[in-house]
Amino acid sequence: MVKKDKDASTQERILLAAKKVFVGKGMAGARMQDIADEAGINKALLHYYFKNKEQLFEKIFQEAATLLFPKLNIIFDSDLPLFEKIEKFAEEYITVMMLNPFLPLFVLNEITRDPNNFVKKIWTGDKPHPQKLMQQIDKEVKKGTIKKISAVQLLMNLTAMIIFPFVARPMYQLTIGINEKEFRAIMEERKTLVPKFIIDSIRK
Amino acid sequence: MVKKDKDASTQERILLAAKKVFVGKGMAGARMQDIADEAGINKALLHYYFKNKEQLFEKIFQEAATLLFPKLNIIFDSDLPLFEKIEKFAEEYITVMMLNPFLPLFVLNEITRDPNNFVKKIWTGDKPHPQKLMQQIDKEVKKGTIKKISAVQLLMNLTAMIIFPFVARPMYQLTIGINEKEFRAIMEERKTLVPKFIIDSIRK
DNA sequence: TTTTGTTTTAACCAAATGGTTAAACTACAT
DNA sequence: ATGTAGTTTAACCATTTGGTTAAAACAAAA
Repeated sequence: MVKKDKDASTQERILLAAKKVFVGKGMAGARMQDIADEAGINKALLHYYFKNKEQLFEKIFQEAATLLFPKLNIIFDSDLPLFEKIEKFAEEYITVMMLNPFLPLFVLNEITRDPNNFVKKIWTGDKPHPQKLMQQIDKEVKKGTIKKISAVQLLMNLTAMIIFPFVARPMYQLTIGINEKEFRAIMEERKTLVPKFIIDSIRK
Repeated sequence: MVKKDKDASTQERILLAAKKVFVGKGMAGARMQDIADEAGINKALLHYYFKNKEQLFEKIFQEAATLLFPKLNIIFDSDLPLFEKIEKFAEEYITVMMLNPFLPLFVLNEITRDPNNFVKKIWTGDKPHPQKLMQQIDKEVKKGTIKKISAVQLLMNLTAMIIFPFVARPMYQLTIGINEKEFRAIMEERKTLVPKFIIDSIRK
């Protein structure tokens, strides 16, 4: 059997290229030729590795979703006290997304386009389940440790403040005129700022 | 001269249909045939009213952007005290978006796909300018009226908590299992909850 | 009734696009 | 040297899609 490993295994280069093109243009806007070009190969070879666009897309999308979602549950289900859980969530999640700043919009898009397909093909059993965290919030409210707030609302506030900046980055860059470097710095600061902001708001 | 006004002026029906299809599938994913079908007409008539896809898309997109953005500046530039400004912003903005819940994702997408084209063709002079609000924040911080926080960060928190739920609705529906009606109720509550949440956090 | 703008039908065109095929070439492993 | 997997070239195919065209039907104003 013969195995060439030219550069970074053509297959790897294709996946890299496909990720870039799909994330940038979406499934509908992406062209197989774009992917081939980006990978520095030709269409024939692209199809030699991947039967068709759909299969390739699903591979990319699954990769993206598995990168974004599964770490959530580890934090959601951990036994940390509420405030620490919030801190850890922000810290870890922003770290992950700073490595893949375009993934959130990409994934949100595809979920929106076809939620059922998403559930079937991507969340095969292990979707995020914030229920434990939500119960924890309810419990703290009942104990009177924190101000009264519904768990859903608090969860929305938390996730919104963490994820949205990545989704709206170009808008922020256009309106308040921040560059790439400044954006990174801001997001770095948010790792601790967001938890503090939340805790300051709900602490009694 | 002859003017028929069958139903709701075919042109209006086309724009309605185009909005639905474009917002749902994006520029690349939308098909002229889809739009014709949705409008209950045929392709020939569609092109009788609109030269081509691009022109139609731009009309829709401009409409969407003008709906989402321009009211911002009125609030941004008003002379209200900070807390009231925050309250008004949340109230009015959530109201607008509840009437067009899919617009935010649509607009964010197109800004991301091609920021320059967006600036050229959509923001011809009157883009959102939160600068005055940001100065106001800085001033309050200096006066010591509110806790120390950078204006950008506070602005991000505010916009994120207001806009993100609309962008991520399908995700929330899948993970915490809320239906359409519940979502509306939650967003209704957020009109006052978000300002309260913020003010509780930054008030000294 | 004639005119004029609207709408349908239906065929058609050209370009883009996903995908295929076959032949030839390359480089490595045996 | 030979076989095999990887790769290129280049032509090709079928389908989709944006867009056009021409003729006829329609509806209302003049």
